[in-house]
Amino acid sequence: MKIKNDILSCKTCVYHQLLFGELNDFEYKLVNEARTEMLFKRGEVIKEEGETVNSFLYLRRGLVKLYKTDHHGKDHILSINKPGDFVNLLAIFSEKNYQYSIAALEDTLVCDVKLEVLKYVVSANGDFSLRVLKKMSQISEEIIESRFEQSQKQVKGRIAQILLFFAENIYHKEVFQLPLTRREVGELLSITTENTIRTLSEFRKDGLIDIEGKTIQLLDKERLENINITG
Amino acid sequence: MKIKNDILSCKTCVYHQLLFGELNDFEYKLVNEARTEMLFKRGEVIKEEGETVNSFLYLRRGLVKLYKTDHHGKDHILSINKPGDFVNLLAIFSEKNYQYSIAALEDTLVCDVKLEVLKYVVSANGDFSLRVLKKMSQISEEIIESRFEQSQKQVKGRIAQILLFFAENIYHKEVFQLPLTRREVGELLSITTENTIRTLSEFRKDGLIDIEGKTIQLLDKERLENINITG
DNA sequence: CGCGGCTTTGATGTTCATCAAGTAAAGTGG
DNA sequence: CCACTTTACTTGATGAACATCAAAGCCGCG
Repeated sequence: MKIKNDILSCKTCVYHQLLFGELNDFEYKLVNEARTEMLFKRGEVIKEEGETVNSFLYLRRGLVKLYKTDHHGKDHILSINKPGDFVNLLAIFSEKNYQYSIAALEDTLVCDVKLEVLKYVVSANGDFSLRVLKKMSQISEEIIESRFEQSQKQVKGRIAQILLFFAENIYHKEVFQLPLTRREVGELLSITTENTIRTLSEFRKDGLIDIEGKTIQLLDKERLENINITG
Repeated sequence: MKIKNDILSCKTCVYHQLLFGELNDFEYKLVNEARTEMLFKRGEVIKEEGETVNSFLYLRRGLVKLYKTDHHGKDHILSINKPGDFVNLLAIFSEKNYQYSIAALEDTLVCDVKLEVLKYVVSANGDFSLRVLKKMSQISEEIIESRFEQSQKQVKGRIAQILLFFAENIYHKEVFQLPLTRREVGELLSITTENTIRTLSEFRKDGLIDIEGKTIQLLDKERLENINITG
């Protein structure tokens, strides 16, 4: 991890308005002064399960995974966060320690705001607190939705979904570098590494995708959509 | 559904302090005047997926399920809520319609507070908004945790978990009336009805539980715990 | 250059869904 | 209140989906 010294104003940040639109100059100044920018390399752990939650994190560049290790030592990925996401928003007000770990999947730039300052601003600015509440609602809706989706689907549907997710929500391209190992894909979808590989190979044989190591190209999005929907 | 006319003061409610502890007299009066008490019989739908979210609900007596229907017409239960739970808290600030339905599993008493009033109080009272945020964090932690648990377990572990859940978290007894049909248990755990029944029968044969229709008695909690943990 | 992690494929076995069929229980309308 | 219909429950047989185990090639890194 490296702390960035040439901090730009958060006002120039494309994500500024997403959350901080309601702040007045004074409040904004407080937040900005309580802010640090941190760089992480692929693979670095940003927060470890059990650490005290003492800052609000949001992602400016890169990609991170939230994950948890079970008592067999096996990891389970809870979600993938992309730039603009408020990584730990759901956790910061609970006054508990991290229930999961966070690690960088790509080289990542994270903004870290001291929690006490954020809490002060929430309690002082009613519009801001409503904004935060709304954001939290939206994040949990996504979790509920993704859980609902997963519970209906079997392996092919889940793999199709994750491929479409990366192409459409993350990279906005039909060719992309898969930022996860095959094992991590399995950890995200609750399937084994072997089955992940087999299903990807099957998709390749069926002409749905092209694979070259980590590079994946979607060849038939329509059929993938169909597999995604029908399970 | 029946609207109750003999509304007692919310101050006497055992759950009052859980959320409304920070309110001053004026704010409390506002909330109390915006409040309705509603009775639902087992099976009645309280909210239907797609309805506008215009009130905050909390459960004073009974038990409800939150569920969603997939495009095959199959229901999936997202969670079970018990007295003291803020049924739709995660949803109310998103400004979207209900993403799920809510139905009573037992005869149920629900408090319904007009949303606009709650929002006003949140924006006016900083301590109260922090309280709400904390509660939301806790609820989503539970969802994340339960999702993590489920993803590791197979059928026996899930059934053991749900039996322990009802005994320990809901009824605080080792003998209880299962408030769900076998099918609903399956809908909650993402397994088929047949498999639910088979696993329960197996537990009975193994002397873990006793079954008599809907009445279930846990005979060997230690072994059930073990099955729950080891999956 | 060799060690460990990632990837891949094949063989095998377990878990679980599906299908079928029957009994019991619970609503429903005359 | 009883015949009728529907829904819930149960068991067995079968097969599909998926995990597990095994083995080998690949690649990056110390």
